[in-house]
Amino acid sequence: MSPPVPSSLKEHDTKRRILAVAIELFSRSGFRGTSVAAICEQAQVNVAAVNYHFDSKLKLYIQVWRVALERESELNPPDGGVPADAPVQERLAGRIRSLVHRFVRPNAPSQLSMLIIHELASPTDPAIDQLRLDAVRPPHMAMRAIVREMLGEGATDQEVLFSTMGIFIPIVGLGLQQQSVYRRDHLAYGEGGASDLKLPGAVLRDAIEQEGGFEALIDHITTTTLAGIEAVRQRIKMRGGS
Amino acid sequence: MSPPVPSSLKEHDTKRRILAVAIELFSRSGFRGTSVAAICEQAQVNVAAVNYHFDSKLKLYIQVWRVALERESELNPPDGGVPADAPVQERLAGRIRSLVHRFVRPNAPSQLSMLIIHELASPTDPAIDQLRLDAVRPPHMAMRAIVREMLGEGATDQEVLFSTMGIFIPIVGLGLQQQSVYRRDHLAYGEGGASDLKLPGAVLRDAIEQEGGFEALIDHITTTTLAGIEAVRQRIKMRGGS
DNA sequence: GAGGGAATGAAATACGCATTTGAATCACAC
DNA sequence: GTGTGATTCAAATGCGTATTTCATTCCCTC
Repeated sequence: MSPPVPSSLKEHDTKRRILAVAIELFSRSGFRGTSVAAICEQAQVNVAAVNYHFDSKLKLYIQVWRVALERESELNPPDGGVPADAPVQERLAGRIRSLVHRFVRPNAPSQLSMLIIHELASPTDPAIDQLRLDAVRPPHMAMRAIVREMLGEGATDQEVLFSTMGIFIPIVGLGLQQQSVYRRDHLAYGEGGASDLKLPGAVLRDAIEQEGGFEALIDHITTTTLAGIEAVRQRIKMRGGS
Repeated sequence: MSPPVPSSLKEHDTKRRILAVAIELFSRSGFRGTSVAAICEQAQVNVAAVNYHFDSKLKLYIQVWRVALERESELNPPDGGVPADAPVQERLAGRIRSLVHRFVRPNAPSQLSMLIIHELASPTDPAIDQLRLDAVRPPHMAMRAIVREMLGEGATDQEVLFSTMGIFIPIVGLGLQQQSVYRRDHLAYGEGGASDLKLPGAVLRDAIEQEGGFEALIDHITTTTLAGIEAVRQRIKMRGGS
C-alpha cells in the first residue's frame, strides 16, 4: 500500500504561497481592499489558482481567518501564561498583556487583530461573524468573570459589563490607531507623502517603538485599568454601606 | 441689477438631496462601500447628477466631510460647555462627555465619528487625512494640556501622551463597536439574520440604550478615566519623592 | 514511456461601477 | 413666444476585477 499522504510533490506549494500572501494582504487592506489579481501576482501564481484551490475569493478569506485564529491561539494564550490559581490582579494583568501583544505589537500588529478591525469597520459575510464570535466570546466571558470577582458581590451586571468592555475596547481602539498609522507608512497611498501630516496616532506609534516604549504602554494600561476597576469597586462598597 | 442669489428656483434642490443621502450612506458604509448609483437612487436623482453637481464621487465625499465637520462643531462644542476657568476635573469631564456624545450617541452614532472610523480602517485620500488632522489636532492638544495639568510637573512626555490617548482611544473604540452592531441591525447584509449571534458588542449596545444607560456609561468612563490619571499621578509623586 | 488525473497558464467572460455623452427639458430674460 | 444657459435624463463607455474556459504541462503509476 502507498503511504497515506505522499502526494506531496504535486501542488507545488502554490496553495501555501497563496494563503501566505492572502493573510498578508487581507490583513493589511481588508476583503474589499485587496484583489485576487494582487494576491496572485505577489504569490507568483496564475490568477486562476485562487479559484482552483479555494473555490472563490470569499472562501479563501474564510480560510485566512481560520489560519489566523489558529496561529494566534498557539502563539499567544489569552491568559498570558498566568496560572488559574494566581491572584485576580495577576490574572487580569496577564490577560491585558496578552491582548496588547495581539493588538498593538509594535512595528507589526498581529494579523488577526487587523482582520478583526476591518470586519468591525465593514463586515464581509455572516460566516466571518460566526468565526469572530467563536473567537471573542470565550476570552470575553473569562474576562467578565475576573472583573466580577474584582468588583465584588454588590456589582450590577451593567457595572461588570462596562468594566469588562472598558478593558477590551481601548486595546482594540489602540489597534485601530496603530493600523492606520502603520499602513500609511507602508503604502503611502499614491505618492506625494505630505510629510507635514503628523497625526497624534503617529506620535503615539513612535513612542511605542522607542526602547522600552511597548513595556511602558502595557504597564500604563495595566495600571490605569486596575485603578479604574478599583474606583468602581469603591463606589459599590459605598453604595452598599450607606 | 439683479438680486445677488435669486437663482434659487433652479437647481431643484437635487444638490441638497444628494448631499443629505451621501452623508447618510458614506457614514454608514464608507467611501468604497457606497456606490454613486445607490446614492442617486435613494435621493431619487439621475446617476449623472453627482458628477454634474460635484465633479466626482471623491469630491462629493470631501464635501460630505466638510459638512459633517461643520455640523458637529456647531452641535457639540469640544469643551462640553464647561468654562475655561472651571477646575481641571470638570473641564476633563466636560470634554469626555462631549466626546462620548460624538462617538457613541445611542441609537444613532454621529455621522462624523462613523466617517472617521471608516477612514482609520481604510483611508481614502490624502485630502481627507488633512481634514481629519485639522479636526483632531486642536481638541487633542487641549486635552493634552488638561492631562499635563492634572498629572503635575513631574510627568514625562510619554506619560502625558499615554494618558491623553487613553482618553480618546477608548471612546473611538466604543464608536467602532457601536457602529458595527448598529449596521448589522440596519442592513443585516444579505437576509438570513442568524439571530443566535450575540456578540458582546450587541449586549453593550442594549445596555446603553436602556433608560439611563447612556448617562451611566458617561459616568463610568469619567470615573475610570479620572481614577487612571490619579493612579499615574500618584506614581509620579512617589518617584519624585524617593 | 504511455496513460491519466492533477495543476497551471493565457485568454475570454461577466459584472459592478464611475464617468461621459448627447439629446431632451426646464427656467428665466427679452 | 423665443432664445439661451442651466439642469435632467437614458443610454453608452470604459475600467477594474472575480470567475470560467479550455488547452497545455506536470507528476505519478503501471
